[in-house]
Amino acid sequence: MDTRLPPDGPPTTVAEFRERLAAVSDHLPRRLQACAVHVAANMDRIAVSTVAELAAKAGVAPSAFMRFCQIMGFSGFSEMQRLFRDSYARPWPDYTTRLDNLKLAGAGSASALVAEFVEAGHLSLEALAKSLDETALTEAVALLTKADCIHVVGTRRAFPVAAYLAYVLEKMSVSCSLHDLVRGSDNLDVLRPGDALLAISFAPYAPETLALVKAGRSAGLPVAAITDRAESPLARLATTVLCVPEVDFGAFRSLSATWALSLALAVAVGTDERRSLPQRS
Amino acid sequence: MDTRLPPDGPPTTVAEFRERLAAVSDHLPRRLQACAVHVAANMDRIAVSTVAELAAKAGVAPSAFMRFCQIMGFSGFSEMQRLFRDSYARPWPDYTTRLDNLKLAGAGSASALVAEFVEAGHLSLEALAKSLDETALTEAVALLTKADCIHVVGTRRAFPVAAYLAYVLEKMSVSCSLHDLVRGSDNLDVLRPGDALLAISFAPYAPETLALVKAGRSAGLPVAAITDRAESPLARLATTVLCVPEVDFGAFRSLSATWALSLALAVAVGTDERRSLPQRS
DNA sequence: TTGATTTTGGAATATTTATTCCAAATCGGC
DNA sequence: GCCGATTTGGAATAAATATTCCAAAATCAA
Repeated sequence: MDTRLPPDGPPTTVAEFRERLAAVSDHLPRRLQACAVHVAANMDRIAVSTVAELAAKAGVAPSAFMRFCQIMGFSGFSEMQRLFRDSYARPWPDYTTRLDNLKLAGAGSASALVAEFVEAGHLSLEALAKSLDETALTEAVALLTKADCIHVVGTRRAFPVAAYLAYVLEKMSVSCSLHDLVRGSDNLDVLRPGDALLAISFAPYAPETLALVKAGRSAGLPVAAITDRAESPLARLATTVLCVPEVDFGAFRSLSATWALSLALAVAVGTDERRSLPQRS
Repeated sequence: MDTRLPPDGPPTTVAEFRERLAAVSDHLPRRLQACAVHVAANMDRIAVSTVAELAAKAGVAPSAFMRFCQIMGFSGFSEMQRLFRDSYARPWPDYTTRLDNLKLAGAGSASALVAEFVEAGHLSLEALAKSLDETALTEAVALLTKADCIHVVGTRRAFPVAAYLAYVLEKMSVSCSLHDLVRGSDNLDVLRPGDALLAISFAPYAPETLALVKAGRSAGLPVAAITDRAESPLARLATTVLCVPEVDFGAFRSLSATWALSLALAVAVGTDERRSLPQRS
């Protein structure tokens, strides 16, 4: 093949490496393609593997893998590996081991539980970063920014989220109201044209929340929803849906990702400069 | 050389490795000691280095390092390295890049904010795992388990945490009451002998929370506290203190770590056998 | 000090691992 | 189906790396 652009040199950072990988990944013979795919999916193992291992797992001959390294701009595998070994700085001298130790304290012990929730939290955050729908997020921010008043609603385990959202929004001088459906201190009269709803609900979806959202919709208000699945009842009712893939530990939800997303949403709305412009639907 | 205890085999996990390292670190000749010290401080580099490199950085001859590996129970360096290479799991595939991309969306954009909060969350969780005081945690669980009724108290940004704690505890049939100081729907009469307090407060510490805790103490009730610094006003009043090193982004707190710790605490209390039946779906 | 014992460094060797090279296989246009 | 170009796998080679060994240095006990 015509490996043109013997481009000014090998990638010097992992980011560059990725770019190049993407740039080259198409129009590549079968075996080389296999290398590319496997490397993309297992980039982290490069630092700790041999050509033979990598080639085997990619299902190609070592020499093929070797060629792949050269196509990526390196003189050979060793040079490529050096890149990954150098940029290999991990926070786990203590950390991972510490988690292991905590867990070792015995299943069911409080320390072990903390370790489990910490892990669930990490996974959730990771999943959030991976699956975040930026378009939906932007829409949600726009929608809430335009609102005269944001009605925050959430019950049961979504209630703390709603409460914190309301707290943060208020702190940022965004007018909003927290609907506390549990206490019933709520009526629908407060929903006015120009307002917007921000609803949070997870399975099993609380009927009270859904009811309020329905009311909002039929009053013509836009609804931003934070929920757990794109097909949830809440999602069907909402104008814009933000999905949070929360990882459970046992029956308990870590909510870390929900927290991160919610805060970001609130801060984005609170700091948006367009916040006084007209233009409402 | 007296390498006694050719102990039943090489370490098979990083945790075992640490134990053994500690066990052997004293009474070791100078150069071997140097190896031990350097390895302890750079455990993560073992997976990606050669004997020569490691030996050089430790300031010893390669052969000395070799001996050190054997004293650790391995047949040689390669076997030791294999342990670290294998136990190197990946928090890394396309995740980091994804975060970078989100941030790239532009400072201040909602996506970038999500990325920031996700990172703050990760850091917080990590810090929690590192700094968790297991003794205090055990004490707190014991203290709360013995209580007839747990009074959960927290205001402002601690309120969502308090609310969720109360929710989870209730779900697990632990009798508790959420003190909603903001609404003032609270009086001190409900504190009875045999009860316990669970207080959450972060800087700047809400006077209402502190006041309630003081009242509890003078009524002789034990107090478990979740707070941000060991020297916080709340910490001084509490029987047992749990510190959560939360990482802020801007003026906003991610609360991920608080969440993990709180949940673990609640679940530990709820499933403790000294109480009535645990219930998890 | 002296001599027995342990520790050390470096040179010699064994092993693993990367890299090259070429003949066979595959592909694509005709 | 044939020919030229490209791609592939495996054997041969080169390089790096681990490992062993031993004589010299250091240590310690008398």
